[in-house]
Amino acid sequence: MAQKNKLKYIILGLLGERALTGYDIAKAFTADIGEFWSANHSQIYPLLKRLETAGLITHQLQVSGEKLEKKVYSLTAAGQAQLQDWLHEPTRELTASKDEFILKLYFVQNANDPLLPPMLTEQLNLHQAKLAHLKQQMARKFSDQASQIANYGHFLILQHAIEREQGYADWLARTLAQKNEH
Amino acid sequence: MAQKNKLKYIILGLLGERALTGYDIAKAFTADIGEFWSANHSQIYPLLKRLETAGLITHQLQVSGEKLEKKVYSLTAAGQAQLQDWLHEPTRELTASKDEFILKLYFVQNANDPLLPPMLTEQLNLHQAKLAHLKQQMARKFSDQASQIANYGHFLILQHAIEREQGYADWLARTLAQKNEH
DNA sequence: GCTGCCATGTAAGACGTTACATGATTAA
DNA sequence: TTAATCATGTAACGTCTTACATGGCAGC
Repeated sequence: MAQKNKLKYIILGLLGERALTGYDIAKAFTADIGEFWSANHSQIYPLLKRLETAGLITHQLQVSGEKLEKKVYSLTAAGQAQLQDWLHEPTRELTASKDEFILKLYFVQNANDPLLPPMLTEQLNLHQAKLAHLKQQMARKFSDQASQIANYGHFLILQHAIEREQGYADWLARTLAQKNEH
Repeated sequence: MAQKNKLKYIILGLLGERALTGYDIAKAFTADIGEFWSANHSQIYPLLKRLETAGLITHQLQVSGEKLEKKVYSLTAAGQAQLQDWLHEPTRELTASKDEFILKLYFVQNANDPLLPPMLTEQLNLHQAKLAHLKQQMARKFSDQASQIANYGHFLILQHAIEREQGYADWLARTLAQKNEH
């Protein structure tokens, strides 16, 4: 089952906040939620149909402009219930975070391999760029305490992502610095 | 293509260190490498066959005891070359680390939801347990500087995993503590 | 003798990515 | 008018998990 249909719950969770189109849901994965899960629209649209057949969500047609039809999905009572069940379930598995760079590092046997400095530098740049982006988001969305409380989950997720990236970048920088000592 | 066959390179990388059976490779994912990738034997055995057909690896039969045949795989020159190619390639994608717990948190709207403290506590326990295990590994394998240099990739991976878990646990503890202030 | 680990495989099905396909709306 | 974005879908294919299946070896 590969991952036991977590996407289903993400969709239910998003619809629990407000009614959304499939397109909106797909977009959510390019924002905050994308830090901790990913999904493409080609996975989302079929699943929305299945969830509707299962009675967990419904949709209303909404017309934009002349002809463009949107399907605006919302939770049914059954969907609401399954969402709550999921939230109340214990979460016991710590999924192994797949990280290709770390794997490469693992296979660079020699601590003095000339490949190491450019590899570390490249990753450092990537993580610093991401960190900067996340901090910007944080400043833009959660500058005041009121908004932090109003969107608590949002806020926590961003905070955690920032700390993770900061830690990653620090580790890379430290490892690089140690190489340069010699 | 889901993940563009990273497992192939992990196998090449492991065989680059020394000859291994499929069983050994599967076991590697329960050790250090499991922190950053996962794979089951049912994925590994067929891939080994495909890699051999492709000329990247070969195997020698080794008999244990009376009849038990092992296939001990090792890299060919072509496999060695592809491994090096992979290591030299830039690594540009920062894979979204899928984390079910964080997702749940995201959907707990209310900062005062009574669900939060037990959820946070449960995760804290999980991450602290993992952290303890990782530290133990570190102490056991890399107590002296010589072994750190001799197995540099190994060492870095463990160090990074420890820092990641420490950061995660700290964040959870901090978030919990803030809840208890009120 | 039995338990746990070593060792290798296949099959079914779910999950995920990339590409193919189409068309409307909005703002510069 | 044209580019970017909104909006929805399907097809093909690759990856990953779970379960099925089998048998040997080592130590207690």
